[in-house]
Amino acid sequence: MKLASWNVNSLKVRLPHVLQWLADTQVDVLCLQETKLTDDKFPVAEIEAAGYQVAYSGQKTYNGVAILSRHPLANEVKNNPLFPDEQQRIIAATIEGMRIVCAYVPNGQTVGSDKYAYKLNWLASLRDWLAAELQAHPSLALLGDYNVAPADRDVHDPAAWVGSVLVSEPERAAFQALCALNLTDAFRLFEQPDKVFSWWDYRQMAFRRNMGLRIDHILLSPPLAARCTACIIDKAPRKLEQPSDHTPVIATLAS
DNA sequence: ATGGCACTCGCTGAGTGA
Repeated sequence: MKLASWNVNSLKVRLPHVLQWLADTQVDVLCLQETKLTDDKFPVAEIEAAGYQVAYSGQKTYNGVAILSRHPLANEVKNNPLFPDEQQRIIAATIEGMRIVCAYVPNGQTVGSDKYAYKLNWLASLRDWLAAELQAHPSLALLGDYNVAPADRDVHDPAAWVGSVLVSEPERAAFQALCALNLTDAFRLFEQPDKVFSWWDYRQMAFRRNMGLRIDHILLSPPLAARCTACIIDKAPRKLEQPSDHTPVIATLAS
């Protein structure tokens, strides 16, 4: 069983990459963020033709999330019931006995801005909701673009980034508050090479220079963490023509 | 240094992202 997450930065533009990547990797579950499509524009037929069921929640221009699954997908929930929000950033579903939560955490723009406050409130409310979800669903995975680099080793140049949005102490504390629900960063269950990232700026040849951040994560509750045998970030899609600025993260679970 | 680039809406630029 392979679970994956990918911020595609427009599913309209990236659909060919997604379909090719599904064919190549055969992941069981793929969580997408930044689809940037209203639901009436979602490419259901193309995804179903690839052998995936899909749940999606979108809006025009911004945000938008989806879960693609090779297995039956049930009990779909859009957004956090504790956090009324116009922005479509969360979708959840139950697949093969696992509660899959796909999240696009707000960016926060700049430390101290209104959007930063929204981000911290959003994350605090996510924590509260997940605490309840975990009571009902002990096997839970939270996959998505967290817009938080949890530690300095997740940042290409920690000195250059110190205190800024995506790495600030309150954001990292919010990430740790999620971990404190007994959720484990699947990537850190394993020995990993240095300087592995999931996002690189489009500018300044950042990808070629590996000037990146690790901000896309898969957190697993104890029953799933116990089954996790690998977690990797697949850089291949970032090398394609017209790539997303993010690249997928994949966790493998033993059956 | 607030730039750089990509995406969207919908216009000839602005907003947002990370």
